[in-house]
Amino acid sequence: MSISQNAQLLIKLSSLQSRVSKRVENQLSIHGISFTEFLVMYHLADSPGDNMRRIDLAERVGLTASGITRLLLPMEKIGLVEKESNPRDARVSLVKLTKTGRKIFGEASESFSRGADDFARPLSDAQSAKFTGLMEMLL
Amino acid sequence: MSISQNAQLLIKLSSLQSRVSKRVENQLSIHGISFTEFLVMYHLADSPGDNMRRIDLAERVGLTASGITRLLLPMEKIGLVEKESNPRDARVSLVKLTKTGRKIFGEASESFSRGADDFARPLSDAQSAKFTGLMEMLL
DNA sequence: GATCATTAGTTGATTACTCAAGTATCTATC
DNA sequence: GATAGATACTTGAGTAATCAACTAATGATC
Repeated sequence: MSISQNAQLLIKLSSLQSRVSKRVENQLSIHGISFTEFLVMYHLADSPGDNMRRIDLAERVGLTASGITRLLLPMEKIGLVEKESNPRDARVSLVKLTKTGRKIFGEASESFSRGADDFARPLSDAQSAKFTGLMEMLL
Repeated sequence: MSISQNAQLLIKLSSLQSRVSKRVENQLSIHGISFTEFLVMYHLADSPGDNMRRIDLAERVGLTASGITRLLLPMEKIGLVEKESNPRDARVSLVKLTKTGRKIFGEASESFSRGADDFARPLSDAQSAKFTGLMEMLL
């Protein structure tokens, strides 16, 4: 079947991602969080000022505003994140990692890293860096 | 934040995939099919013998057997694929592209390829091939 | 400073899956 | 050749997301 080289790239990407996410999901379940929740915590931990607007968070993790609302609800309930209001703009509701959130994220990201290293075992460090670089060109 | 190189690779992969799938989903909606449906048709078109067992299809597209059952139902209804039974094993139900299915797939895969080329524009042909190669090492 | 468009977020309804449990058939073993 | 286990699939119940429609606050313009 004649399908372009780049089309095949996208198909492989999707099948790779499907495997990765299953594996990662499994790895993170030990810590009681999903991959998406992990991503939220990663971006929060990474954020200057330690907090983010829900909508920016949504953009980062690839969800809609609505998706973020629904994802954060249980995360607030179990105390991983907390709300903060923005005095300059009453529409926005800032999200922040709690102390427990930071702790859980620390633990989870260690297992995540181990899992990632295991997954990427077939690649040398240079290949892994090359791979990351190529992806960055497309982001 | 101290997260391993490979962990970052996985995070970037997931964010790339999330963009890709939105774009592709959009591109394919013109033809009235989803990306997952496209993948099913791609693997069927690619298959020697022109048919596949549901469970192998599931494995290929990264769904469960149950997911495939539910995905194929409307595809059969609108005549993109059809069932065939296996005389040697009454448990299996083979799936096949219909003539319309092949036609729709042909059209869809042309737009898909165009979309893919557009998406991969930042990469040279060599880089795109390199990228594909690296992914294959992880599959 | 009233009006209109834009932006941030939530909510109801729907969709695309998953998992666990079921049915039917096949395979191996005694 | 009966029984036990494995395999292919389907189904009911639940979950994680989406979209469209909404509220509320902000910013821009006359």
